[in-house]
Amino acid sequence: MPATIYDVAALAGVSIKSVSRVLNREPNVSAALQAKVQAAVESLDYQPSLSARTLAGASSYLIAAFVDADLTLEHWRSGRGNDYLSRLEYGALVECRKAGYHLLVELVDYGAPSLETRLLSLLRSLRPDGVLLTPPNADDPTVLDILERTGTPFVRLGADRDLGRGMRVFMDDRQAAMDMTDHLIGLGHRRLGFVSGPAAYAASQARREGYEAALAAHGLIAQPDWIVEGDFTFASGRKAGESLLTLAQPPSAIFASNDDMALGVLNAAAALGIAAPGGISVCGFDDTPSAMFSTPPLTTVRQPVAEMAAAATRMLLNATRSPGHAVEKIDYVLVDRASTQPPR
Amino acid sequence: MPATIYDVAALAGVSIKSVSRVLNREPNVSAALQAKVQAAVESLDYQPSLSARTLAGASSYLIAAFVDADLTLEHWRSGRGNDYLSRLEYGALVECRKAGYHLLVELVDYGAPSLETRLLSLLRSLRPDGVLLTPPNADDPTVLDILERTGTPFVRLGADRDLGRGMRVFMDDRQAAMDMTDHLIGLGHRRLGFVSGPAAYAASQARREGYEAALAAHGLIAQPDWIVEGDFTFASGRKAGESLLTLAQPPSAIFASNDDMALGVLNAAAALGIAAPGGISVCGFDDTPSAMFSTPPLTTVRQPVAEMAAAATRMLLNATRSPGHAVEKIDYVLVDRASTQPPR
DNA sequence: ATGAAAGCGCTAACAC
DNA sequence: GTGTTAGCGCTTTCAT
Repeated sequence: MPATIYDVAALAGVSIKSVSRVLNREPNVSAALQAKVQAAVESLDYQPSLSARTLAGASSYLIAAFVDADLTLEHWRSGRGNDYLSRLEYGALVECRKAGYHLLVELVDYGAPSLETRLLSLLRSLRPDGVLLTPPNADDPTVLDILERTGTPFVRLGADRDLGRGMRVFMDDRQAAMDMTDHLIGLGHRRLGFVSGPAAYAASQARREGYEAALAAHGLIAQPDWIVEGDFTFASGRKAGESLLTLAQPPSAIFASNDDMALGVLNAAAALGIAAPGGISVCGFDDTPSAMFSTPPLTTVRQPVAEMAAAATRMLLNATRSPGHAVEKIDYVLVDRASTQPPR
Repeated sequence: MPATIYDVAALAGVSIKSVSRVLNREPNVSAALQAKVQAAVESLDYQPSLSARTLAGASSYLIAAFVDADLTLEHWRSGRGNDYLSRLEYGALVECRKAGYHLLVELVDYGAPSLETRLLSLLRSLRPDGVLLTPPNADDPTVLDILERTGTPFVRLGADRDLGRGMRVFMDDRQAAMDMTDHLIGLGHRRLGFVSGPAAYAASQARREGYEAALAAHGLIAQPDWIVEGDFTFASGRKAGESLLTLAQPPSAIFASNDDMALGVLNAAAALGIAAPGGISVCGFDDTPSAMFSTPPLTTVRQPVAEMAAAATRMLLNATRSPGHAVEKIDYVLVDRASTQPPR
């Protein structure tokens, strides 16, 4: 049987309230008392019970990460691995641990009719002190409503709309796409193909805007031919690559809105007998695990997911004391690998 | 303010104990009472508080997954993505959700001097109903000791030693390596290179044994030249590939003990101007995300991590009622992609 | 088959 | 500064 606060109080010869005070770093505690309690805690190897603390009205010391069920299932089924979740959790875990918090991962079915019920019961039974909302879900109005209604602090990662709601951590997709486009132009490319993501995603929009803005800044005009819409899958990238590379005047470089599609483009080039990066430069976005070891290794934009999660977690932990609407922009990194070279 | 058990009892006109009975599906409850309570629960949208339940002595409805801090950090830093964690969590989450449980992820520093203290306080403050031990850690005797001492049910994933301790879910690495080797021999290969993992890992050992056993079964003898030791990294695979491919009589196929090393071998072949799979067949092990989109796509062994985690979670949930020493073997899948072809 | 009462281990008001 | 006393919302005895 583990020690309780009564055991500690008895051993230290003080009241349980004093023990509680020391544990929670409350003011008005004499140094002598502090020392006595500290000693008792250590000698008993005492650890307060989380459930008792939570029940008594304090915080739960729990941070919940809401993860999209469909998306995760899809990654799992397809074998198209994605380490987004791992990176996210790592960032969150490190901060949680520092603060004595714990991370709970919850699968959430966005769009399911039972969503509201499930979320409510989750929040009520667990009472997490904060919630981390990941990208596909950070924009779901139902989720935001419930979180606001229950007064649960939350941080949205990479949110696209309703930017006034809750706290946010995000990356500048538009600027990143501009930088990447500049990079290609800087290498000497003038005919730049672009494989966009589905128009529904705001990130797709932003990346495309960045591409177009960079072209414009260099006095280039995006030809309609040069832009093909994909759906973020390898297959769609391959198809887009085929159509771009078989144009009468094919581009000398293709910028795909994510890595899976960029790998599809590389695959199309190989199938058409076009060498990369010799005959065609290709770059992606995200820096997924596959980007590093593809042939050739892929130039891409690395989204610092762990850093974003860490920043978000810190926001959440601060929000417990002083609720706010903090917003933080995190820097991306342009990873220059072998898949982009000057045109021949 | 959410409804409590008292609200439900009052509305249903029964005692709180009766509500509790219905909630926990205890025997000796009349249908009438059951119905009344059910109705009250629904009309109040009542959700029992997890902390109150835990505190009162019931289970915590929490499953904790212990994840190695160093390994995760290393994956994060290196950018060598790995979706092991995501797959693991997905499998565990699906089962947890079915049973009304929640998944907690905890970073654990194997080997740290504070390990014992941290683990103990974790178990005592959280009181998880079960713990999922992931591979690098599933063999740590300190961890096993503490878990056994505190009476926490646990399942070890891919454990290598002390096989009598706790419950286990594993994959037959040796047999999988045999199958893969058979596959290569079946294609017509007779000169089979092998890139092993570090000898310290039992999985390395098992894979190598499988390779040698399959050769022997076909009357082939592994030449010492054909076996090169790597350390599971891309770089070591590349080096091993170079040395194997520049032998006076190079192998016609190379079996690397993991995908990162197999990709390294492919890279070495490309650098030497040897076509794959035309000039050299290559296969790996693990089916990491990169295997699918490499050039050529990699033949490999897929470890069903999510299924293993799901099986482990089910064991844990059952163990709450009837502790046991369940052991389950999960089937792997040989994924035949383009990187292995008959020799020319 | 149902209920009353006593905790579980802590924090929060309120005394002193 | 420090201690006393109530709860927090459940599950467990133990009655009935």
